[in-house]
Amino acid sequence: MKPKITLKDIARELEVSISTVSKALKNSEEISRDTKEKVQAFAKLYNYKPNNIAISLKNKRTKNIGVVIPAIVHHFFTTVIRGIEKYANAKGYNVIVCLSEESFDREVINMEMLANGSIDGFIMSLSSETQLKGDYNHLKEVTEQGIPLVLVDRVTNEVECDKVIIDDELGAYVATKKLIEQGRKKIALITTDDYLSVSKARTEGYKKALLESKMDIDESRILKLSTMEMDEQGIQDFFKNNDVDAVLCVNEIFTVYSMRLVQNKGLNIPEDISFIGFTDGLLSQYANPSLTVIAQHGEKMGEISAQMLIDKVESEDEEETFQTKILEPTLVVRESTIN
Amino acid sequence: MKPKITLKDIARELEVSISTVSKALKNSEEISRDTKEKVQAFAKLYNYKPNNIAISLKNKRTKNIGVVIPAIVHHFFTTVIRGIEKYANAKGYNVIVCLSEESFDREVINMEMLANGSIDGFIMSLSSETQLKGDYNHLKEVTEQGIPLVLVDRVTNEVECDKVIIDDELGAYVATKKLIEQGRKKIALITTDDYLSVSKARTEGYKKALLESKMDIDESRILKLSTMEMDEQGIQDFFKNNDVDAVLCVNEIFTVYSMRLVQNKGLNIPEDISFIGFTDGLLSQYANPSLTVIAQHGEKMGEISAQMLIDKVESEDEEETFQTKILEPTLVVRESTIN
DNA sequence: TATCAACACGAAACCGTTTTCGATAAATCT
DNA sequence: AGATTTATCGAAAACGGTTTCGTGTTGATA
Repeated sequence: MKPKITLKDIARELEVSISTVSKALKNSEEISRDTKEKVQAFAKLYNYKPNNIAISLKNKRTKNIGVVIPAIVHHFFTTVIRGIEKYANAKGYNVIVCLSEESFDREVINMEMLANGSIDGFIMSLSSETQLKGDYNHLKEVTEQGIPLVLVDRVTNEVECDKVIIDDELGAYVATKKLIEQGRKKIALITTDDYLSVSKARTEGYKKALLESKMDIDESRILKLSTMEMDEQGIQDFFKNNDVDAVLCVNEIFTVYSMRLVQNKGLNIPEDISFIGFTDGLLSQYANPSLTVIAQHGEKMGEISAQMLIDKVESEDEEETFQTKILEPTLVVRESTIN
Repeated sequence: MKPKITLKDIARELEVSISTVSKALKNSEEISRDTKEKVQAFAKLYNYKPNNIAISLKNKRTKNIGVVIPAIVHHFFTTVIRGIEKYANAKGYNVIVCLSEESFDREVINMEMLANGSIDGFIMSLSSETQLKGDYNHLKEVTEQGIPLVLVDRVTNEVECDKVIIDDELGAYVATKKLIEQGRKKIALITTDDYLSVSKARTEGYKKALLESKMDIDESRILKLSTMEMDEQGIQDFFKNNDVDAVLCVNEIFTVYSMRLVQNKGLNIPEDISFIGFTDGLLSQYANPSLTVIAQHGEKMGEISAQMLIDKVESEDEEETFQTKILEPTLVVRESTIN
C-alpha cells in the first residue's frame, strides 16, 4: 500500500518550496530548467497526481455534472445517460447519476445532496410525481444560486432554464397520420396521465391528426394509465371493451403488451390491426412483429443537454438567456404497420 | 441570484469568529445558548449549507462511489446500477457512473479520472477488452493506493479484492438440466468468447449437465459470438447448418433473435424447440413467447456490492481480508420451454 | 562602482471547513 | 484575597492545491 504523494511531500524531499514544485509541474517560465527537470522526474517516479478535491475547492469547479432522472430501467433514459456520458467525458467531466424513481421527495433530496458544491450543473428529467404536484421550488432554488440547469424530455415552463425536448406533438401527429393513411378508422391511444408534459403533447398530436382528417375524437378510445406501475388489467379491459384497428402507444411496453393481447385474441398484426409505439429500443427491435416506432433520439438529446450545460458552466458572462432545443422525432417503419 | 453563504459570511455578519459559528451549528457544548440560537437562526434564514468539497478535503472522504461498467443499455447492468444507487443513496453516498463501452482504454482513463480524490471506492465490471488483454494493472494500482474495490459480475482472480458474482456455471447447468429433463437431445449453446469470465463458466455448466446425463458434447453446437456487436449473420448461419431442439443463450438478445429465426422457419416454440436465456429483463418478459430465463438478480448484486464497498470504506481497521459473494441464479419458467 | 533588470525561488493568502489549543473573564473554592 | 474551575470564545493549523507578490542573487549597464 503506497499512499498518495502530495506537493508537500515532493517539496520536502527535494528541499524546495511547495510553490516551486507546483510551478515546476506546470512548466512555469519562472522556474529554471534544472529544477523543473528534477521536480518532474521525481513526480513521475512517484506517480504524482494532483488531488481533484483540492483543485475543486480552489477554483470552485468540480468538473462533475449531476444527472437526476426518474428511472434507469427505461431504455430511453439509458440512451440519454449514454449521450450525456459521452459528451461530458470527452470534455473531462464526470457524471453523477441520481435516480428519483418517479418520486418528488427523492428528487428533492438528490438535488440537495449535489447542490452544495458536488457538481457544476444539473441535467434532469422530471419525475412524474413532481409534474403531478407542480412543485418546482427545488429547481428554482438551484437556478437562483446560479447553478446551471438543463431540463431534458420531461420539462416544465414553470422554471426558466435551458431545455432539450423532442417534438412529441409532432411525433404523435406523424404516427397517427401514418395510421390514417393506411386506412385505419378506429385509432386508439394508450398513454399516461396528462400531467406528464410529454403525454399531454402526444395526446394533442394524436387529436390534431384526427381532426385534420375530419375524424371524430372518441375519448373512449383514449386510455390513460399510471406511470408508476404497469397496469396490465387496464389494458386488458380496454381491449375487451373497445373495437379498434390501430393503436398508438406512448412507450414500448404498452405497445408490446397490447400486441400480445390482440394476438392472443387471434388478430393478425398488421393485417387486422396496426401498432405504433414511442421509443426505438430493444423491445421494439426484437418484438415479433417488430415495432414501427417514433424514435426519440435519446442519445442525441443527452449529448445536446451535456453540451448546453457545459457551455453554460464554462462561459464567463452571466447572460441570463435560455434556449429550448426541440428535436424532431423520426418514424421508424417496421412490421407492426402495413408499410 | 443569491450566491451560497459561507461560515465566514455568518461570522462577519454576527461579529463572532468562524470557529464559533462552526461549533454553534454543530450544537457544541462550548457555545452559549444565546450565541447558538443566534447563529442557528441566521443560518436557517440564509439557508446555509456546508460546502461538500471543503468537507471532503478536510476529512479525506467524498461520500462518492465510482461505478465503472462496460455498457448501460444492457438491462442487466442498469439493474446493477439501480441496486448500487439504492443502497448507496440510503447511506448518503452519490454514485458517479462511468461507461467503458467495453474498451480497455476508456476503463483506464475513467478510473484515473476518479482515483485522484473524487471517490472513496470503486465498483466495477470489467470490459470485455480488458478481459481479453488480461491487463489488470489499473485495478492493482488503485488497490495498492488503498482505494477499496469491488468487482461485480465480470471479475478476474488476477486482482485481490471483494467480488460479487452469480454462480454462472450453476445457472447454465440448471438450465441445461431443465432442457434435458424435457427430453431434448440436441441442445445448442449460443455464447460469447471464452475470455469473458461469465461465458467460460456458463459453457462449463452446460457441458457438465450434458456429461452428467451421458450426452455427447458436440462442439459444433456451441456458437461463440463477439461481445462487441450483434452478429446476426453468425446466428443465421448457425441455424442454417445445425439441427437442434433446444437452445441455451447467454443473454436476452441472442435468445430473442434466435427465436425469431426459427419461428420464421415455421417451427413452434416450445413444441418443436425450447429456449432458455440469461437475464430476466423486459425482453424476456415481453417476448412472444415469453422467455424462460436464468435470472441474475442484478439489483441484488448491485446492493451487495455497494454494501461491501461502503463497509470497507467506513471500516477503521485495514484488515486485508477479501470475500467473494456468490449469488444463486434462479430459473424463471415461462413459455419458451415446456413447463 | 552604483544602478537596475532579469532570473529563480519562497512566503503567504486563499478556497471553506473542522478541530485543537489557548485565552479571558467570571465563578467557585480554600 | 489568592488560587483554581468553569464557561465561552477566538486564533491558528490543517486538508492540498494555485497564484500573487516580494526578495535575494546575479550579471549587465552607465
